[in-house]
Amino acid sequence: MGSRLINNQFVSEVEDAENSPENSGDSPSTAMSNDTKMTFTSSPKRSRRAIQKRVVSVPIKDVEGSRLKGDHMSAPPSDSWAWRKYGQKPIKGSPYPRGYYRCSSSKGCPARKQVERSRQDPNMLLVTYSSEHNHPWPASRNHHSHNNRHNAASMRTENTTPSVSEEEEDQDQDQDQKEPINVSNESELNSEDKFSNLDEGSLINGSEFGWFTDFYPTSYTMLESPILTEDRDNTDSDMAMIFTMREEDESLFADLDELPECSTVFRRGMVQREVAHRRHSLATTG
DNA sequence: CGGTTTTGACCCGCGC
DNA sequence: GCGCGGGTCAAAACCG
Repeated sequence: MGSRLINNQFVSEVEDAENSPENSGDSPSTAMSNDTKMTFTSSPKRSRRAIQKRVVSVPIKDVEGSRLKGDHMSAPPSDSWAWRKYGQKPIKGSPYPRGYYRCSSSKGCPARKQVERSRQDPNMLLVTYSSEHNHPWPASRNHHSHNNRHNAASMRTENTTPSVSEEEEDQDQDQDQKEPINVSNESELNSEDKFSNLDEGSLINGSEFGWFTDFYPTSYTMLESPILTEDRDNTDSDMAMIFTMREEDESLFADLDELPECSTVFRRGMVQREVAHRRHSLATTG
């Protein structure tokens, strides 16, 4: 099992259907840094039907900065899908409640996510995605993502800086998923991210992020993050996730310029080299 | 007015 | 069988 850092984000795999953001708190393996940590759990107990889940931790600060209202509520990090909250429950062992969200981008969409505050790191928000969107990226989304902030009704969630942790299972289809992930800002990278857990971590392939890659329709080849390999002191600067994208994608990103946080990152450390120059050439040429 | 949030009730799986 | 914990439902409140 692995966890890898993607740009400031942690990706780890979890298996099985345990719902665990909270678990991570007291038991299994949790990892690392101050702001970005990943956790994963494997649950021996139930092996029945593993459900695919992805756990994303996002520094709550980001969220707060932008729109957190009460401290008790965790503003769900938005992935550019529209989510509607359908429940909230206190979680045993955690001082923070867990919010249940369901995709509202499409009517029958089974996609759900749970958002709760990390018990270990109140500054972190743990978002667990489960099920998959049964629809492509919502048409609405295109506008949403840009407008959503204006569209109070449909998208109140905010963009944040996620650490992504992926859980897998026997489910073989990832492809349905399109999870707009918001990679975002820098604020959270402290100078000491000790990602001791990231063993295999440095090479990230789009394939492992079905949801991610799907989200961004084409191919993202995430290359490695030096963070693991060398000085993470620079964290901020060396977060290097490099996407390889095509022009179509770029247009997508061009769009993203409007998306504050997303764009931030993409332009920031990671894409910088690869993409940046591409965009550049694109810009200059076309 | 339509869609979202809130919140208590309800349901269900699991362990004892 | 019972209690517990977690996930979902649904009605009312809320908001732009």
